[in-house]
Amino acid sequence: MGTTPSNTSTAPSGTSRRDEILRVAGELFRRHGYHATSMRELAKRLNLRGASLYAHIDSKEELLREIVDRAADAFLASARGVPCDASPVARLEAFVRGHLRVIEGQIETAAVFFHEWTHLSGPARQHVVERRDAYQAELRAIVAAGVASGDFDVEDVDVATLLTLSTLNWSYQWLDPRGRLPLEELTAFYTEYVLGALGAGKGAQR
Amino acid sequence: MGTTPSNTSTAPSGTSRRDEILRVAGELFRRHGYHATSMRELAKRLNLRGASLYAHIDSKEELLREIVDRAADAFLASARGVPCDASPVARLEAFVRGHLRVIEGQIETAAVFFHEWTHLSGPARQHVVERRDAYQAELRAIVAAGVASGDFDVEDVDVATLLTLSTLNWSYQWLDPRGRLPLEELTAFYTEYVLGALGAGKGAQR
DNA sequence: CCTACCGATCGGTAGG
DNA sequence: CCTACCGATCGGTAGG
Repeated sequence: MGTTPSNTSTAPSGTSRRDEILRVAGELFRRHGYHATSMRELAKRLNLRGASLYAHIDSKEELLREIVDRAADAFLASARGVPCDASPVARLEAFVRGHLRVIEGQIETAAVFFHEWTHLSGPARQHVVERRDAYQAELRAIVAAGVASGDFDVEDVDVATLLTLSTLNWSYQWLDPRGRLPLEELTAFYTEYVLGALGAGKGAQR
Repeated sequence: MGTTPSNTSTAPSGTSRRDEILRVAGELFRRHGYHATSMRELAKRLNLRGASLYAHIDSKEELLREIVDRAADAFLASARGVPCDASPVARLEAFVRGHLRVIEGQIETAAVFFHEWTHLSGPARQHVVERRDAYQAELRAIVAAGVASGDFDVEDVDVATLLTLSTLNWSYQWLDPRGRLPLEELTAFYTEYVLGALGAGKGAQR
């Protein structure tokens, strides 16, 4: 507005040019998909020419790799931040909150992580698979602990883990960070839903 | 094998060439994504040249449109086949079974439906959105009926519907039609999980 | 960060 | 269903 030049994307201070490229790439990859996004389009959003991007990055796939990597970091850090000494119910709630927080806080990165990671190849792809497995293992440990303590009641821990992760994972499709539901309310809904699914409260009626 | 010519894709009898193109397109779109699949690659899998495809179809997008359309048909038909006069619990189970049956029966089509429909544009895209909404409305009616009858106990019918659909939708990511779990067993797991999540059995303990 | 440019490949058409 | 071919666009490089 006013006298400022028509620079569409103003960089937040402290953000490197590279971070800005990644941010905009995340937006475009999310909206159009990795392969439907051209480097020229990405450059245009940043007010520069396609070739200039290569002063900051090596390749298009590197962008995807780094976006997916950052999301995987965030999810894994969130899961590993869940206190092991808390009760299974509290741990599950913390896991859910963390998952939703990551999605809400970086919906573009998260969406690209869930939707476009298959377009990675070689070791990068393998690296993603490993971290997804690690994330799933964190949730599985919580479910197993709940079954062991009698707080949960499920027939098959692996299937229960898979279904719970399914419930959480799909949320990137519809969760709107600028939506009406605040994180804590959404966490409460999700937690109650998942706890019921895991058979919590079957023994102890309220 | 034997003396048969090296025709990699043998058409099932009664299947038109066009159906065969759609089938193979579904496989490739699922594996590589819509934009990462070239018409030449598709043609090669069918032992013909890229240009020859256009004797059977008008455009690449038409392929996507028809694949997504067929999947939407299948899901909607499944949901509408659930008997309205059954109990909410039975209706939910039937909905779950139908959903899983569609995915298991046509995993390629279903995966493309969930993953690639955003690459449709204009009226085709709108058409998909309408049918997704209709499918969701079918599930919502079941959840609402269960709440009304006292069989289910949820705080918010819309959120509960959304989370249940999330649990079901993600299954295209991992469900393996050639996997160990037969449909009925998987249906039983899912149904128990979702019924618990919806608060069924909270009042009446078994 | 720019201009100029590269070879490759894309979806699709013409004409048989 | 083929050969031959089209304009457009792709990711990326050279050289400044």
